[in-house]
Amino acid sequence: MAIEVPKTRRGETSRAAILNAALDLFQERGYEATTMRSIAERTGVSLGSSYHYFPSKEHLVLEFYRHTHELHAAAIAPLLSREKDLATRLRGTIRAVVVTCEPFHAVAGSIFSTVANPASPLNPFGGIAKPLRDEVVQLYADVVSGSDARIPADIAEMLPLMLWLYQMGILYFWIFDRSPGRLRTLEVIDETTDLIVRLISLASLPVLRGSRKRILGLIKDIVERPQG
Amino acid sequence: MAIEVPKTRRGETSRAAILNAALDLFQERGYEATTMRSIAERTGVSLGSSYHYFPSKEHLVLEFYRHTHELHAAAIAPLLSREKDLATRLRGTIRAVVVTCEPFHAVAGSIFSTVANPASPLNPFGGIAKPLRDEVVQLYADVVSGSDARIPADIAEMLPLMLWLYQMGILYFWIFDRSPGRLRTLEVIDETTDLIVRLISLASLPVLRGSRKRILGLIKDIVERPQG
DNA sequence: ATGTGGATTTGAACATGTTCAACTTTCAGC
DNA sequence: GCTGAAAGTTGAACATGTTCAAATCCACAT
Repeated sequence: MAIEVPKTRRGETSRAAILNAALDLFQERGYEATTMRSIAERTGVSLGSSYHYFPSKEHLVLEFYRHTHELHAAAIAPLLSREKDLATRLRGTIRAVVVTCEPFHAVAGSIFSTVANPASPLNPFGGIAKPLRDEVVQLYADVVSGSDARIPADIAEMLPLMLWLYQMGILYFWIFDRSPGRLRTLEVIDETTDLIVRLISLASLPVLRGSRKRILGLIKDIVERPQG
Repeated sequence: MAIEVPKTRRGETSRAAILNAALDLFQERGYEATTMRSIAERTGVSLGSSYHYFPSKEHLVLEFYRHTHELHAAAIAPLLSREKDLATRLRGTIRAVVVTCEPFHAVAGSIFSTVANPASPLNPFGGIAKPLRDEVVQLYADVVSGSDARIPADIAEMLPLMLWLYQMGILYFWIFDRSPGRLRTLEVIDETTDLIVRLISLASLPVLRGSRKRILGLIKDIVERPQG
């Protein structure tokens, strides 16, 4: 059985080297084309060593996901500290997602599928990836709370999670996007982020009050009740 | 290279037998636990023969998908021919999806992930599975057009595809549902189908005119422009 | 310095999806 | 009924993710 964290300096070095080689190879050759043997070979360790630190190839994907999240968070930090307009913050954040992930576009399909697999421990809805998902959701909470928009409390409560889900949808679209410079995705982002902000303000209309309560109640119920 | 369709009577028999064994084993043991060797063994043919008719294990999933679609279509035929109320038609149709798929609940996660993989030829957005997707979308077109609801043309045009997408979301939720009798999913279906019908009627409000046009325009643009 | 116990490393072995070249069966045309 | 080409069948071989028992390394107490 693989361990979770290295206990010695040598172990730390090995783990980091294996992870590095894996991230490089994923980018160079894609997920499927990167074999566990090639990772071990590039690292300069034996095949078995990789499994000492990462229980499976899938678990390397989790680190990959964490890595891009860190890049993304760093990329948007200046925007979030300067900009106050919600639509601008949201557009910049989502644009940064696809810009950050651009080097991994070729791998993204396999990664996405791996992560979306409900049977996988990496699934963000319940496996070991939940902490990382929570971190990303928190990022969207910051996008909202750092803006000057006045969001009703019931919406504000569920909005970060919804924005995370929305981001996943954008990523899925982006994976299929073959347009030059991925312009198509950027157009869709600009239009949808603007629409989202518009819909949030429309949600305060009295005619929509009933549906809004029902929708938010449903979401809350789904999120808060255990299992599924 | 595998062939697409048997040319002899013997070939037809073999193909059908292999498919049968595969569907049975998927149900009995799940997708991963069903090996190509076990399929061949149960069928009474050699390993290589399976690959003569199905280029990969994934392609067997496509047939599995087709199979459940046929069960589903048959299950809702009476409802669609008798009922006129849109909400009732929609609720019955979506409920029938999860009821039909219930025997395959344990396999569904792997199946879903396989189908959702953008790199897979089975992906409904562009691979060989597109014809089958179109068939399912058509089913939702029937659900809508056979009702007595008056749907504005711009909405009616995109609604079937949106309902197909919605159905996928419900299936994903259902995969995670561990509640007894999958009651949780049924509750969510009842609430969401009702909400959908309500939102469709709200969409005709003058205040929402602008956003509605933008949303439908965006969807149409995404669907009709080639690639992504 | 030496022994010890845990951490780390190793590589052979295994399971399984996939490929392929050789072999066998089928059947349409004579 | 014969024949040859097309269709179907076979099983060995390969690639790759994963497991595991044995070997090695290393920090530390004695």
